[in-house]
Amino acid sequence: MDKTDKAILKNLQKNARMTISDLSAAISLSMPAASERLRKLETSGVIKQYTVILDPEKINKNLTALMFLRFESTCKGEDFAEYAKTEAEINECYYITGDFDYFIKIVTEDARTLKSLLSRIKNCAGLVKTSNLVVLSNIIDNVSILSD
Amino acid sequence: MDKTDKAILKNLQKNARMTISDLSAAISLSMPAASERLRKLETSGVIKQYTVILDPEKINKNLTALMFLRFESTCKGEDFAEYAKTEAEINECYYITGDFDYFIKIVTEDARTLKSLLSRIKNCAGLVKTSNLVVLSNIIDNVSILSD
DNA sequence: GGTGAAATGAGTACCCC
DNA sequence: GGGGTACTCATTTCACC
Repeated sequence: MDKTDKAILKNLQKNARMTISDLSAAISLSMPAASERLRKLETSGVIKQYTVILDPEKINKNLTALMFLRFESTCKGEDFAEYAKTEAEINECYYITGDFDYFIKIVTEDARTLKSLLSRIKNCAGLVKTSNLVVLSNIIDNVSILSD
Repeated sequence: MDKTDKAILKNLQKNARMTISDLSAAISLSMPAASERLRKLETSGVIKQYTVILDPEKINKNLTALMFLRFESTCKGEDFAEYAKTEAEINECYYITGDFDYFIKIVTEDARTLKSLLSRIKNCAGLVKTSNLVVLSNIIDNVSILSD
């Protein structure tokens, strides 16, 4: 992971579908050299996935909500983590420090679909407390974690 | 945005670097037809960006933190939104309902770099209250918002 | 939306430093 | 060991049906 590898990753963060020939030009390397470095970044697991960022509003996902959950101390909700993975509208889920156990981010269509999801979540065994809030405006939603 | 367009998006969510020839086979369409649909999804803004998901640990981003911020009611912190965009380690920022004004997600190296960022954030004009927590385990971190 | 030809891009083998 | 060059094969794009 030297400076050239980082340059490759930064270029692909901006446009993962760029061609090897454009990429190699951007990092001032020959095509085979760039291709070989990219292959190594993929096989070593530095690159987990190539994906596409969609405009939520254009696919009818107009409501983002955040939620904290606390479970009984006897069952710290390991089951919840498994359940959360089955809900396509739960896009982020973290086990956290503090008063609650889990934090989730929900991206859904509208209040009706949110209500439906919340009622499913509140059926989870051992759930003792939740806290909800709604996103009014999306300032930053960045998947690029590599900066300099 | 018919069923075929959604099939294109779902395929690209899984692998944004897949070739047009593979994509066209996956959706049972000819190559030029698939290419033309993809071009329209790009120009219409449904597809905002193609990007790469990196393994945070492999690029020394071992610490994720969440933070809530409240600003003085006179200045509701519009400046903060602008400032947040300049901090590469602030990967998500939402203007929210409830007791606080903003919610941010920070992905950083370690406690030292987090401390450094927090001290910069706490310099923001009008900031009256913050609440922090640290992520212990990343259960779901999904950028794919299109489900069915 | 499908078919075929021209152009562009990717991968392999080999050479150099 | 890592990078450049030339050649071959795959892929994409354009004109046309």
